[in-house]
Amino acid sequence: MEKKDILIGGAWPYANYYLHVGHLAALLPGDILAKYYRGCGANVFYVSGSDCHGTPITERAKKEGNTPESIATHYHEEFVKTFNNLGFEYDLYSATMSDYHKKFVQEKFLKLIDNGYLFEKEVPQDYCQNCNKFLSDREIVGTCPVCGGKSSGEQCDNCLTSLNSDEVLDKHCKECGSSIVMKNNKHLYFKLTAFNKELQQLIDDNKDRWRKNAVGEAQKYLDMGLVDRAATRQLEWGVEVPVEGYEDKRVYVWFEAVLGYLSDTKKLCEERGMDFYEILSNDNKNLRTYYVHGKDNIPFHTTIFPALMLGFKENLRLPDYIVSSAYVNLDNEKISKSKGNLITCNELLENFKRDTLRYYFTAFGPETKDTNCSIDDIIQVHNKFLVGVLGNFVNRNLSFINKKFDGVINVGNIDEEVKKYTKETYDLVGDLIEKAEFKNALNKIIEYVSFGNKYYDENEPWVKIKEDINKFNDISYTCTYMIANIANLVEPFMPDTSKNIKEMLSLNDYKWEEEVIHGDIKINDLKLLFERIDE
RNA sequence: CGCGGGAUAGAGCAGUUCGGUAGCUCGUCGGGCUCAUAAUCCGAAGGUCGUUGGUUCAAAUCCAGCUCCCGCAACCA
Repeated sequence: MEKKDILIGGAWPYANYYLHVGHLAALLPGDILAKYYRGCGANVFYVSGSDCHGTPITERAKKEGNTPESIATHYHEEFVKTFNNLGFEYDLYSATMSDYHKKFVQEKFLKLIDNGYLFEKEVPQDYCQNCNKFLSDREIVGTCPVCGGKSSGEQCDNCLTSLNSDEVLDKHCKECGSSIVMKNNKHLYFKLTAFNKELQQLIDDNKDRWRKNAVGEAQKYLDMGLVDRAATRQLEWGVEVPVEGYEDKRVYVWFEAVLGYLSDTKKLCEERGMDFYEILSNDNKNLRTYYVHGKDNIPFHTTIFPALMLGFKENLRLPDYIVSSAYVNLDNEKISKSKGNLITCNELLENFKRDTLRYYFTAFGPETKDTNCSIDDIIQVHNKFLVGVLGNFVNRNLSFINKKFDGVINVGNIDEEVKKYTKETYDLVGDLIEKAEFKNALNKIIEYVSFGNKYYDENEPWVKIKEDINKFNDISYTCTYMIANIANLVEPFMPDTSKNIKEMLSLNDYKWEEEVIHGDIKINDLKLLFERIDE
């Protein structure tokens, strides 16, 4: 079989605050996919990066007397650290402010112009004559038409109604307080409407592969009727528009951020001596592409990103799998920075091992609908499944051997039924992972481990050791075989656990295939995989 | 009547494609084991499947209406 090419695009977190539980839950599936496919020997491009541009960072910089670049750099570095601490292994984690990315985006932007998909349009926009500049909605203060309270250009501070800037009354410049006039401003618009047919085809073709919420959302946008969207913004911080007369504008963040998947992959291809356009070609039968993000990102990945690729006319593969998670709630409340109930990944990592978090957010994560999460939940799940089921199966076996045989597992016959079940488990779990059904996949693994505990109980090795030593060795060796295979099966989900088991038993490096053990095995340094957490 | 997703034991969920005895995990209760981190194994109790109506021999599942929750309808990402 030819080697598979797998592109996994993890969503690009926005660099103006730390990574939180929601990011973890939404992005974790990408890392699981990457680890799994690497175990299968595929050519994996697991890419992501920090989304550094846009209005919020610019605003914040202004407020703090800082530069956007320094804020973005700070959080980008934090993201890299946190992802490492969570055990994420990107093939490339870059940033949209990198030169490589900017150049790539500009090149594609020009291509869209050449192909006739970007056109200039004059639109009236809020303008401050005193500051001598166009204002974004956030740079406006006015009166809310609903409650009469003080409002910004996008949302009323008082009644929280979402507003369009043209609805807001008595508008003034936030910075200097002057009243605002409307003035025509030119922007480049992307001809989304040109791709209606192809986008419909894309949805129809991928109904079974995209998550249900992605299919629904994408269909919704088509049914509502696509509209051409502005591809430029009045802004100083972003990718420069490579067109004369647009020096005061930047490329709209969403248009360039999604192109990061391509710029990253292209860079990796150069490093690996591969042809980017050949690998990502729609004709590459060995290629599969996954895009992993939260449900708020759906329209950008199912509509804008594919439309951009179509606009390049480069026969690039459109998204095969859309892995769009729902949301995590905390103690039954929506996560929100202003509410202050937001838990960052760093805080989680101070309290839990990363494997615990990875297990929890896979087994109980928001795969198909919003889920509730609490610290107590995580503790319970840790104690029940990781300590009780998985840790216990390994420990009850190995510590018994340690006591009785000084850590040497004598060779025995491996139960044929167990061997069969093990091979089936690889196939079954692998298939579920490929279909992005991580909850089911992990449950099958837990089922496998539970079977181990049952097997141990029913065969009573603590009795057999006195009555029939050959039978005892068979049971022990069969269980050891299961432990060795658990180490592989669990690797995409819990890499440290896998590594710890492999070290204790001196096993081969991780691969997604049956691990066959031979001869006597000496246990090195037995330690508990998971410690019980007291509440 | 904007659009999408959801509602199933105390809690968290699967099952809905393609109707056929309501299932899993936690928790609770009872029992077994002593290899194991009060871990593990076996068993029990607990649900008119959001609501109303329809189709059918038969509906959690199909159809129609309604209620409630979440999200998207943006120059937030």
